[in-house]
Amino acid sequence: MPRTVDHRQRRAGICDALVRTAARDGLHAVTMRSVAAEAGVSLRLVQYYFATKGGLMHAALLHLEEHSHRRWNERLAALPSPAPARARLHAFVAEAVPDDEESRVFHLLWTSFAVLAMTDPALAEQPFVSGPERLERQLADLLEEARTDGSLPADRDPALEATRLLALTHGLGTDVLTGRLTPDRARAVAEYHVDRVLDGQPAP
Amino acid sequence: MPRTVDHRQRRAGICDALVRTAARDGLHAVTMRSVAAEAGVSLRLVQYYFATKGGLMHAALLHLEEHSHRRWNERLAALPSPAPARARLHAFVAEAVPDDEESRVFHLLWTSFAVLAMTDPALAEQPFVSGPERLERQLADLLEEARTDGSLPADRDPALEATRLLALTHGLGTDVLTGRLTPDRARAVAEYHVDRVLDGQPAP
DNA sequence: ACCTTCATGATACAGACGTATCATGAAGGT
DNA sequence: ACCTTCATGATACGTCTGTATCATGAAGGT
Repeated sequence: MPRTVDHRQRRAGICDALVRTAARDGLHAVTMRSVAAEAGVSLRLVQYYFATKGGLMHAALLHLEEHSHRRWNERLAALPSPAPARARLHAFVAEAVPDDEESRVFHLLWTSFAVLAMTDPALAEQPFVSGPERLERQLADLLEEARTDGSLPADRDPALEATRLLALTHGLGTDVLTGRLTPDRARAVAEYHVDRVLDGQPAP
Repeated sequence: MPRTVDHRQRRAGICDALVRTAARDGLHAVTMRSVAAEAGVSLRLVQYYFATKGGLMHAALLHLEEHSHRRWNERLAALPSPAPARARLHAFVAEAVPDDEESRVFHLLWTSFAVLAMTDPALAEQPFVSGPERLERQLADLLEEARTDGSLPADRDPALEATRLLALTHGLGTDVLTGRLTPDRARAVAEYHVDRVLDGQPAP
């Protein structure tokens, strides 16, 4: 057998290049050639590791989602253990608001793909749906746990609250990326929301 | 002077064609030629009425926003007058959740443009920012009014609640269009949210 | 030493796109 | 009747895109 390179690593490098390109110029600016240039390889190599553009996109999306999932778990692990549900919900908010470049990129890409999925049924089967759904289940579990330990009022519906929180953070993320909101303002709104959900409001 | 057609009407017709095309195939499928075909005119005519593609996009966006604004006001006008703030907030929720084709199209296009604006500073000056900001002010006014008449607890911040409500509905809209949520479910979440905001929650 | 297989380069091809150019009906002022 | 101006058609140009093809180092098994 002739010389063999690490395909996994090559593919990851190219996926990273795609993500950087899309983050800088938008997903519409992602072409085989622009990705190749960003990765510092020839067009042929991108073709070699990803036969088709669709395959490249798909792989990059998985790459991105895995990356984000790892980041979220690292943030959870960084919390003093055992962390109360409230702390973990605030960690979620901190992770969900695009303040640093990495989460900004993630939100941009995710929304870009989501928009494509709105008119492409084939794309709608991809992780835009499975990724957030897993996250939503995690949030629902977290809220269920909060209800058990008493920090969430008993009459709340964890599943509905999870859906609401996720939709809110998605909306806030979009507002931040379009420049309508500062990250600080978005974080303030999201944290206010979490506190309202957990504590309810004092009766008049 | 030779025969003269109604330029305003022609332009509106072409903008409608763009909107239909984008609604069916996505904004990335909008080309001078596809819009011309959808409008049933020649490519030259699209060029004639909109010198550049950027101009066409811009005009279509204004067209869309005006359309949506009119729709929202019509819905408000259809309410028995004087409608209490709560009723108008629920009307907003009903309008914001993409259930019929028209609001589905609006949400899709708005999000598509918002995604483009995330990497194009020139686009970010367009009505993605001014449109929602006007809406947010309207909502804030509505909530201020609700606070005055007592349906919103006095310790709530109308501006923050407006931001929160708007972000939530945007997020829910996206979830509906990607098929993650049914319109009914999204509406339920949004109405639950409005009720929570207005009434607070009973003390434990 | 050689041959097979992996990895990469160079280049070509067909189509679509935005834009520009040239031409031509059509209608009203003079 | 004619001529200017508006409105529209046909078509061409250059560029970019995804994909395909042909060629060639490089390395290990035999």
